[in-house]
Amino acid sequence: MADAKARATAAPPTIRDVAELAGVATSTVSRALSNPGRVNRVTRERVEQAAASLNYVPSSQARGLSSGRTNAIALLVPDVTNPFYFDIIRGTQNQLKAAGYTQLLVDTEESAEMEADTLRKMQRTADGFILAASRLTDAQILEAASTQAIVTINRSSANAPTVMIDTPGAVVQALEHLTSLGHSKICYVGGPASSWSNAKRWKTFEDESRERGLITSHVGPFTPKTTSGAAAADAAARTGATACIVFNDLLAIGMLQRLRERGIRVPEDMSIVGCDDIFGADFCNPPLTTIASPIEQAGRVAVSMLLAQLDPLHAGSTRRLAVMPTHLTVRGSTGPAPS
Amino acid sequence: MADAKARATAAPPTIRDVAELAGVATSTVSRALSNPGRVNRVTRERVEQAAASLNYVPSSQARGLSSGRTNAIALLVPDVTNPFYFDIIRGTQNQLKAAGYTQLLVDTEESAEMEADTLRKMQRTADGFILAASRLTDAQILEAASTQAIVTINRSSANAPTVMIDTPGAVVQALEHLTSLGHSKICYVGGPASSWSNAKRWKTFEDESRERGLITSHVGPFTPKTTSGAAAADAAARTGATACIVFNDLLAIGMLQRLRERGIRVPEDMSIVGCDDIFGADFCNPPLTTIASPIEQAGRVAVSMLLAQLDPLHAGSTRRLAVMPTHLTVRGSTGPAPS
DNA sequence: CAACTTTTGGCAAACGCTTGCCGCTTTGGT
DNA sequence: ACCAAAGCGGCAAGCGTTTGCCAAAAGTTG
Repeated sequence: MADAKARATAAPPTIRDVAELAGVATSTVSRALSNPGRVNRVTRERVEQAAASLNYVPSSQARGLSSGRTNAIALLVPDVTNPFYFDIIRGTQNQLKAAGYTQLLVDTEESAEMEADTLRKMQRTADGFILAASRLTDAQILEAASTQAIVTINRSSANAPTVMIDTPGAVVQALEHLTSLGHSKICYVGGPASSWSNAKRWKTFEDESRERGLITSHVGPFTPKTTSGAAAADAAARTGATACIVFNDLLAIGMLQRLRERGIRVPEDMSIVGCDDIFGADFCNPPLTTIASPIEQAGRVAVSMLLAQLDPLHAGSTRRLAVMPTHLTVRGSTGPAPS
Repeated sequence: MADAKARATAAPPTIRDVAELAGVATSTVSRALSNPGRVNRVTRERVEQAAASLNYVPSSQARGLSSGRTNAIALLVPDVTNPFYFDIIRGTQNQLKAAGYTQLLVDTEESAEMEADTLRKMQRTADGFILAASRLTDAQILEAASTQAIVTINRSSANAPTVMIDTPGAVVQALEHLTSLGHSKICYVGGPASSWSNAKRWKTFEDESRERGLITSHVGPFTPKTTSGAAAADAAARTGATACIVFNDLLAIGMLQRLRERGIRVPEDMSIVGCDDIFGADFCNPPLTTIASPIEQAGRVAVSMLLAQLDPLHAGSTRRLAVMPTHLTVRGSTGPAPS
């Protein structure tokens, strides 16, 4: 019975209740709880006991109002649906929880505008922001970073601390892997045009391929979803390439399906290399050779960098850039070039 | 340059600034912005203009303090990593955003204790809670529901409004599917012991199997992760069953891998039916026959029910239970029983 | 035109907490 | 034993909103 109807009866205890029970002033309670060392041990213990017996939980609202800090940070991702971001979400969530912060998760729907808007709307709500694969321009990032603490993931910018995933490094590995298998006509299957990391991957691909004297092609842009895989596969097949390096695993998995439908065998007729090593890359058919990276760790590092920015203690030691290592995980989707 | 170092200069405008600029009292600004109709139109427009020109964003903290509402709801999931919850997260996120609410995502790590703890700690932080696959006891839910707005997903309880996914209905479909394929020895592969929906599925399985005169077995409990699939597959194989209905797709996919390793062909030697139709179920090898449900929609419905609870306007019409339909999606992991 | 009712805007009191400042006790040094 | 310093707790002023109450202005009615 005691549900919605009966609710809203007893108001939760406030700091005042605790103070009264402990026989001290509210200021003492506040300090005892959030600044131990500022009060005598016996006092603190008395306060703690009172708080515990009342089941007291400080109001983060009130705390935020008066202290100016919210103890929350916002994580902006382009698409909560994309498994790539799930590892980031998990990583940040873990680290934030450990630091006593709350995570505010926002899906910006791949839109720069929405991202900027969120940044503005939440300026008071969050102490800082982690921008995953931001679609913002350098200027926008600069502006945002000028008023709030920001860390970007996979979107390098001189204007804010960044966690990079060293995909370029792994693109080289992938290329080496493919050439050693005898491939010489390789296609890069591109992701969203607005994606910074897509541009980066493509460029590395171009440069490195040229150096190796490979015949390259490029198709795209494609939305990074499995559903775009069909179009991507068709386009890639048309280029005559015997191997593809694909913007991300989602797209690659979609391609795998389409290629099977079309009777193009992977890896016999065409080799596919994905990127990110997301959930599913290991059990799709065939299992995907992919550029793996410690995504979850990237999330954790981002949090650390952000927290360092917030905490004056660490102000000096703030790193501006962290690069996460990557490596090629070879599975079944790559094989010798067709002779 | 204008980053961390130079930050913290200009404080964001407050309601006072807006009031001053518009030449009215702060109370009028407050009303103009959040209760239009309470002020004259020309006044409102003046205020709106002032607010816009200052780029004013109300402090949710202060608003929460004085109004008692936070405009945030918390979503508690046992494991953010589990793709099943991806869809719930997405569904709630969408619906909440549409209603102007912020989502607080919390991973309770499959722990009832952590769940209860979060509920307590966030009582002031969130206006309501959505408990996905709650591990709480009925009594705990009752207690929580008595002080805060709560909706559960896949955890029926008389003590709080619930969104159910009608898996039992689909278990029947799965059983029918399997028997029509000639299977008579079927094994239920169980999920976490503390999972309510696991218990429900198992019971339906038992009842329906008995009615059909099938030879059943049961293995488990298993952690619902792909990594537990190996153990589950081995256990299931030992029972001599020719088909398995598996607690969820994660586990089922893990089993698929293990069975392949062991040379047990799916579906020739053994048929597998999963549950949830998560991301990946369609492209694993073989594609998984599974009990599909509109999970994202379940998330949306949960939000609606919660918001109805919060908004006194809808107080009367609050539904206590919503049941989401399910259906069997047949793919490659089920086939005729071995003869 | 008087007597009302509505509409509209302002005043000021919360909301629950933090924190600068002050002053009383202890403590320690000489 | 005296004084400075350190330790500790209280006072009270905010933090940025919302909202109950009131009064002035405007509109309505007979």
